[in-house]
Amino acid sequence: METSREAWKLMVGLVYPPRWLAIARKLGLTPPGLGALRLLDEPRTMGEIAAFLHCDPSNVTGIVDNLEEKGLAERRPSPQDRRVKLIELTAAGRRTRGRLIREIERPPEWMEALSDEDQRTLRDLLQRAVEKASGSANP
Amino acid sequence: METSREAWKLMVGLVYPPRWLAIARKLGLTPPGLGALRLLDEPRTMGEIAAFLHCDPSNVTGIVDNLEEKGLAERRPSPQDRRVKLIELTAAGRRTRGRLIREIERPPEWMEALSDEDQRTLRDLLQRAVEKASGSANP
DNA sequence: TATTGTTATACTCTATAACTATA
DNA sequence: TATAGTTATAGAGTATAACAATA
Repeated sequence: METSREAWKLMVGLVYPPRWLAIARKLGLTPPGLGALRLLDEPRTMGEIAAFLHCDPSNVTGIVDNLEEKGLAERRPSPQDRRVKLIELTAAGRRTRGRLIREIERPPEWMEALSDEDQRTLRDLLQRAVEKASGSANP
Repeated sequence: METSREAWKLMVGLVYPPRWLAIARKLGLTPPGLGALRLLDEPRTMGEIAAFLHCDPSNVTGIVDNLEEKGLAERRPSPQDRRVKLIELTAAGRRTRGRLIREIERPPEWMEALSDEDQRTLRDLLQRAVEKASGSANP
């Protein structure tokens, strides 16, 4: 088999299924709620959240309702344009977001188990790959 | 930042979003339909399909109905146990499945763009990772 | 009685369209 | 008139429970 096909097969097996489904469940969030929380490093409008989640703005109403019910976020009207609502995390929301980011960014066990040299090799190689990918489409 | 965290971040960026959503759309299949077709290298029962898709058996009825309507698969009763139905691909189904497998297994452009040496390095390194991962849980 | 697959039904997630309140 | 967000509603995808055929 071609080397690249073998490598791709191995990679897919190591990355799927995605961990963020389990993380969302653990934190009591729906997958879109998790996505929204991830974006909310600073106050964002409903429209910005919809664009980030690639979903219709009408859905964001429910998603943000849910975060508000859990005491993680609050709506407040924008001072510049009172049609716009800014969604801002509460103190509890910032704590939950911190846990979330840590969980998502934590490398899986198999990667921690690699030697330091392998980890560096992998990082550098993937860095080169990202540079090559930046030219092609990434939907 | 830790090397492994950097590597993980790069890897996630290169693998997501998953391509099989686009592949399913291109072939006119739903995501579960695509999963079922992938499994059907040989005749399978409804229950086997449900287990493979991690979904309730009641859903498989609709999924297989859909494949039948498209002329890709056919139900036939098992000779051993007439409660059981065996789902088998038609000639068209085998053709579509072939395209599907080729698409899914095809490495992304960024990987083809790597040097032969990088591809070998990556494959060998991931192979070691898989061996280390085989001990830990993989839900 | 137990099991395979189906049907009936409900719940969630998503989108479209109509509505409101601003601009 | 146009835009941000909401509500009403409908369509997928999924699950549970009751059912028919078979074991």
